[in-house]
Amino acid sequence: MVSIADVARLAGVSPTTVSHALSGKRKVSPDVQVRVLAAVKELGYTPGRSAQSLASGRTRILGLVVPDIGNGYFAELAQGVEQAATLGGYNVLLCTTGFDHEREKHALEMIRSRAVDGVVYAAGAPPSNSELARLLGDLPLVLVDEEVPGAEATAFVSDNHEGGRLVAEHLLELGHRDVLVLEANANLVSSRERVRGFTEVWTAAGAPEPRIVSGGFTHLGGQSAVEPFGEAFAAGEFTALFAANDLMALGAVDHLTSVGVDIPGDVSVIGFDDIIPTRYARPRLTTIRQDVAELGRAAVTALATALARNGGLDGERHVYPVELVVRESTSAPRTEPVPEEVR
Amino acid sequence: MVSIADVARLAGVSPTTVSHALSGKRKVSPDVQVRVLAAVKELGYTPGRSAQSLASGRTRILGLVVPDIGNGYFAELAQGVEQAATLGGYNVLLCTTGFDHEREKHALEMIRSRAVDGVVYAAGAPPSNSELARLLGDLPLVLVDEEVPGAEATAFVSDNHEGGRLVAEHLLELGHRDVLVLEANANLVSSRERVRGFTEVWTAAGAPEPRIVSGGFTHLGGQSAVEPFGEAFAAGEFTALFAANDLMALGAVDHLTSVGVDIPGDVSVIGFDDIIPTRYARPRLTTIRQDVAELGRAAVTALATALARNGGLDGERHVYPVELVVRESTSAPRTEPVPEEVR
DNA sequence: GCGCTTTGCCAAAGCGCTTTGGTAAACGGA
DNA sequence: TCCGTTTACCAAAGCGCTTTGGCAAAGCGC
Repeated sequence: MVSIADVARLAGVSPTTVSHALSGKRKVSPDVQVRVLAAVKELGYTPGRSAQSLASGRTRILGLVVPDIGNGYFAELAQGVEQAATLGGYNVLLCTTGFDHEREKHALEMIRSRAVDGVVYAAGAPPSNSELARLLGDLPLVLVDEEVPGAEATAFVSDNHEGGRLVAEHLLELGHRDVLVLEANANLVSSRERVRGFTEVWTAAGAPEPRIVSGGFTHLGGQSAVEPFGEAFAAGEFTALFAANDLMALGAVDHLTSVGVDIPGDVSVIGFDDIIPTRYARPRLTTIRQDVAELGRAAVTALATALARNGGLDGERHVYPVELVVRESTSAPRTEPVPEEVR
Repeated sequence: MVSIADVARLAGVSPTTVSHALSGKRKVSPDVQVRVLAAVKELGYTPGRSAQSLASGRTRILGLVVPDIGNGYFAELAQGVEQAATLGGYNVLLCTTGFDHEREKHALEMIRSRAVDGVVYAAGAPPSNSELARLLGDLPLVLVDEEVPGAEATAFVSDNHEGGRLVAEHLLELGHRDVLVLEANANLVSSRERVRGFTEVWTAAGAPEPRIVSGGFTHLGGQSAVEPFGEAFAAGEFTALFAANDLMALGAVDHLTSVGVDIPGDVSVIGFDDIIPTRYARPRLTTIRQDVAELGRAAVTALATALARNGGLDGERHVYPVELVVRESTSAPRTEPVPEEVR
């Protein structure tokens, strides 16, 4: 390996000077600058990051913690993170947790020992606030996509509450009144907010209290969550279904169409997230779009800025806008009763 | 930060002994072992990786180079890589290249300076063989998904050739004879192999030479590639379409259905890869499944094994089986001419 | 009980960089 | 011209670990 000493020798200066010439922390004469650069080039020198890290205490690596990188949603997030990180001169260390608390802890321990400069945490609800602090020390941390209820942590989240409201408005506008809501498990703030926004508008409009069931945020969960309601849907007891994410929506659609329920003829379905498959599903899924790559980018930018000026994060909740995307899975409910022969 | 010296002090031994106790490189007495472990626990000590790396010359980090982590295909690959890496005690550093040669070089330079222990390269065709070697030195490298033509590099790839054959057999069996083939640009070995396998079987069966056009491996590329053939499809000049990946297939389906071509009624469409959206598309896409996560896992395992026994990679091409998945986008061609009024 | 090997520990030398304090030489104001 | 200041460089001390050689003490065969 070619070291800074080699460069120094070739340039006829001390390693110190080479370091200064390259980092710019102290001025060197133009003459020396040129000689150092030439030597660097000639030898193909790249500073060894391990040594830099050890000496400076900084790694220029950001840790990214997600539940599952195979999941398109988090993959998109990772894309934003990686992009912004590269721009800021950072590299990204990937950790996955599979929604498992043990693995979350493990990931955080690893991140600490790696002396990563900062963490983008997007693995659902973090273990707990105090736990996070204990594991991470004062390592800069940014929460993305999900937040800790009463925490003072910096977070970048979509406007889930507003998204829920948009869903309700859309469905109300179409004339729906009887709706089934699929939420994730109740301790995900994002899901709760979506449902809260929805219910707020829904009940304010005088529509009947929505029926809420849990679907675990997965495709399979969506499928099984609607299973018990097959007859209810066929009987027209519900004319609409709001799933708090697209995966559940898609799962629900799969099950419903398989038992002969027509979408959106018999029931309108609306999801949340606007993941890629919604565009390929038939009918194309109406949903709420959130720009998760942008969330990732913003998080990293905040982290990089804080690191650059050696200050802390702002500790605020940054809320990003969402948008209703009307596609084909929602329509006005049937006004006449369902004809006998169709049932 | 709590250092090895702190542990040593608390345990009443030297740092050397702590190091040995923890690494197991030399034996320590059971008594000391216990005391060290207790001290580690009490202080919450985790060895600083930067220092370990500098001293040992190993980082226990594997570099993963992909074109775009937002792409579900590579996300799945990354999942396999991350999983196997964690299992082997490695972390994954993520680099994306966006199919850009400059960024590829940049990624490799970065990887070298980071003193990563090994590289999983899945960013399409690498710059070139000699270039790779120059940038990486003798850093262990494994190619995944795509290979360099005449290279001696270790590679983990799907059986693209066999996949192409399976496509041809399937289409032939259904009774098709006139087919349009969408390949990527010609310098991707994977695409070439798929088409080669296909053509081999196709012509051997005495069917007319397939028409081959390029679609760039993207959704948009698939759309625009079939555009000039709208009339030809409507006129029944082609009864089948083989796209060398699902993205192109999905794009083609989008365009064709938008101009009134029925799938699979008018034309059968078959893709390659079995990415997630194929399951949501309507009609569900018939395709060739490859287990890309497994490819990633295998690559990392090979890398980890080689690193563990301090030997090199085997330099071989490891080929993984593929599988035909028949869904709804392929069927027998119409036997009668298309009725006038349908056109 | 003697020499031999083995066992268990420690001292010290790095790994390749950053960073600080020091010091000559060049500069500048009066 | 003299002295204070700036400029441009270097020496040396780490950063926190691993690794090697050395060295007592213990174990062993005879």
